[in-house]
Amino acid sequence: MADDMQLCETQCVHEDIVEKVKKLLPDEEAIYDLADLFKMFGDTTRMKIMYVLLESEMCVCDIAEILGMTQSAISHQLRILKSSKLITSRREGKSVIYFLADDHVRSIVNQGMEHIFE
Amino acid sequence: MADDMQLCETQCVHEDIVEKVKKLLPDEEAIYDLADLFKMFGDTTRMKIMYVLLESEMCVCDIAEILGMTQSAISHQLRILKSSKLITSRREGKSVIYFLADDHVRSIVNQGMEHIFE
DNA sequence: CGAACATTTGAACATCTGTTCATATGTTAT
DNA sequence: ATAACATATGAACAGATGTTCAAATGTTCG
Repeated sequence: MADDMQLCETQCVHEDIVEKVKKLLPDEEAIYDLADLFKMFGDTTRMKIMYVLLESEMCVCDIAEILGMTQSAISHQLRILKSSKLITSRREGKSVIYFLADDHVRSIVNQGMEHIFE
Repeated sequence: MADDMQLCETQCVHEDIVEKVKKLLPDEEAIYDLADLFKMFGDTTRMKIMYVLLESEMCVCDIAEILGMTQSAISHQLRILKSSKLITSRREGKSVIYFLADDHVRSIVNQGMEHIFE
């Protein structure tokens, strides 16, 4: 009586459902990638950055000014956002201009909004 | 020369863009709520739970079995998911059956998938 | 009521995550 | 080349987050 007490032994498990659903699940990696993507939207600072970029492309300094945060903090987050291909950048002289990579940010944010307002 | 070195003084800030975008931003609370919603999708365990529930409603014990995790860990996460109205539950005798509250989970997950596969 | 089962909950712990601070890199103009 | 500016980066620190463990709650059935 100490094997695996936490998992209900067998009583309440509905084997049919469990077996069926186990097969239908996507592989570990796909789920990992999905969670990683949504993590980007799960932080206030990054959410704000994306909202800002929905309006206009911008240099790091502008974003920092708009959000009232340090340039360093923004730069760190931009790096993270870039790594998940949500935003890209190009250099323009001394500045680096950041902008959304595609329309996915807009659609994902909109889906989220729909859930909130109801 | 020590005031706020991190925020670019005034040189690089494009006042016109900054002013315009500042006004367009949603209020702090809306952004906070949105980030909170996406946080739910940003954890592997919760993501798996939602995937499972996309296939079928289920009791806590079944989910724990499918994911190979302790019943306690699942229960904690179910509580969090419930607090953001993504899932609901009903009691059926000794069991508690969990299920998705509406179709938002499906649409949000699908939007995420679209970004990943391209 | 008491025993067995299913789920919930709280505290503790370890890990992950975001910001800060100091410094480095890269670009332009003198 | 040097100075000034814009951005990036690394280490350190603090706070948030997820799992575990132990114990509590709630439900059914004899």
